[in-house]
This record gives sequence, C-alpha cells and structure tokens, in this order.
Amino acid sequence: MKISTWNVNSVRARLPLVLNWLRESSPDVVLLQETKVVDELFPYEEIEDLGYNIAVSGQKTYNGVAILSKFPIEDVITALPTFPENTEARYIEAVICSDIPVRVVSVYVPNGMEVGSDKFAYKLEFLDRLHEHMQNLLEYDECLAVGGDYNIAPEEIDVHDPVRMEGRICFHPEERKRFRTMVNGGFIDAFRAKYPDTKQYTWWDYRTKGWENGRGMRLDHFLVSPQMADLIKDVVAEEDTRGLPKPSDHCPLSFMVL
DNA sequence: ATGGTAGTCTCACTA
Repeated sequence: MKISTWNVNSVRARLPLVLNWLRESSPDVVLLQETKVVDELFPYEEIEDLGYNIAVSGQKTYNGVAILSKFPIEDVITALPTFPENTEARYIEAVICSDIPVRVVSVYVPNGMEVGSDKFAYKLEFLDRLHEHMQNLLEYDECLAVGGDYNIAPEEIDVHDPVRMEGRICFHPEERKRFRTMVNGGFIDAFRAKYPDTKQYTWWDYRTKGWENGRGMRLDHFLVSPQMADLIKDVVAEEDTRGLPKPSDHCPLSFMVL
C-alpha cells in the first residue's frame, strides 16, 4: 500500500500531470492540497476513471483539499473540529477501509505571508488548533497519517541556506517550535525518521528558479502515529514531477507500507 | 535584489 501527499497548486490546471502521475506512480491513497476549486467543479470523472473514490473540501480560487482512495472512504470530516470559526478549506479527514484501516488527514497549513502579519498570527493559531486535534486523534491508538503542506521547514537541513533563512517565513522559530511540539507529542516525521541525514526538498520556488538552482525547502510532511510508523517500509519525495512541463511548485511525498 | 512566476470567475490577491 502506498499513501501520497501532494500540493498540486490547482487540480484543474494540473489535471494532465496529476492523471499521468496517478497512472505511473499508482498510489492507493492521495492527499491533495491547493485544489483551488469548488466541490461542484472538481474533476471527479477523470480521476474516478482511474479507480479512485474521492472526498473533497474545496472553495473558490484558494485553498481546497481532497482525498483520493482506491479503497472505500468513510467517516469524512471536512473541517478542523478544534477550529470551528475557520472558514477556509484547509482540512479533510477520513478513514480508509483497507485491510488495516488507516485514518488519514490532508491539511494545508496557512503560508503566513510575512512574519508579524495577521496572516502569520493565523498560521500560528491554525498550527495550535491542528496540534490540539492531532493529540485527540492520537488517543485512538490507530494507524494515523496526517499528511500535507505544513509550510514549515523543521530543521536547518531542510533549507538551502539556514543562516539566510533564519527568522523568515516557513523557517521562523515560532513555526518550527510548533512542528517540534507535534513530534514531541508523539507523532513521527515519517521522512526524517527514515532518513535522519538526507537533505530532501519537497518545494522549489517558481520565482527564484529554485528547481533549476537546486534550492528548495522540505515543507510537505507525513506526521504519523507510532502504529503507522511501525508499518512504513520507505518514504520518497517524487521530485521528478517538479522537472516536468507545467509543474506544481511542490512534488509528491509518498510512503509505502507492507 | 521588496525582484522574480504561477494560478485564479484578475488588472488584485495569494503563495
């Protein structure tokens, strides 16, 4: 079984790339972020034709998350229960009915725009509320994978130039502290647990030609429960997709279980 | 380098 997360930066603009990737990479479960489409206009048919069930939480123009699964999807929640006043489509949770049931979350953490701005405060608040809910989920003692675009590079190894990046958006101490709190609270950073010393990015800036320059950040993560971590055989960032024509600025991150 | 690129019911906003 293979579970992937991918910030596609518009599922409609990216549809040919997404369909090709689904065919070639054939993940069993996919967590999408930044679908940028209302639920009625989601490209259900094209994706269903490849054998996927679909659950979505979308909105116009911005944000939007979804879950694709070759197994039945049950118990869908389309908002973060601990943040009811949040109206942006950044959270979807469901149970995947495979041999071993797996609870999955697709989350799109706010970017924060500029350190000190209202959007930065919103990012920190979202992370606090997310952590609160994740702690509640952890008490179920089940296979749980919270995947998505956290918009946080957790450690120095996760950015190209940590000195230059210090205190800037996605590498600010207040963001990194919250990511650490999640790990200290019992979650496992699936990629980092498997590869303690490997520099691996999942996002490269369009504007500064990050891909061409080999400069990116590791912003997309799977935080998993211990029960899930025990079953993980490997974790890979499928960065080849970033070099294709009309790419997303993020690449898929996937883990395999037996 | 307060630039640059990409996406969206756009000429402004988010990332």
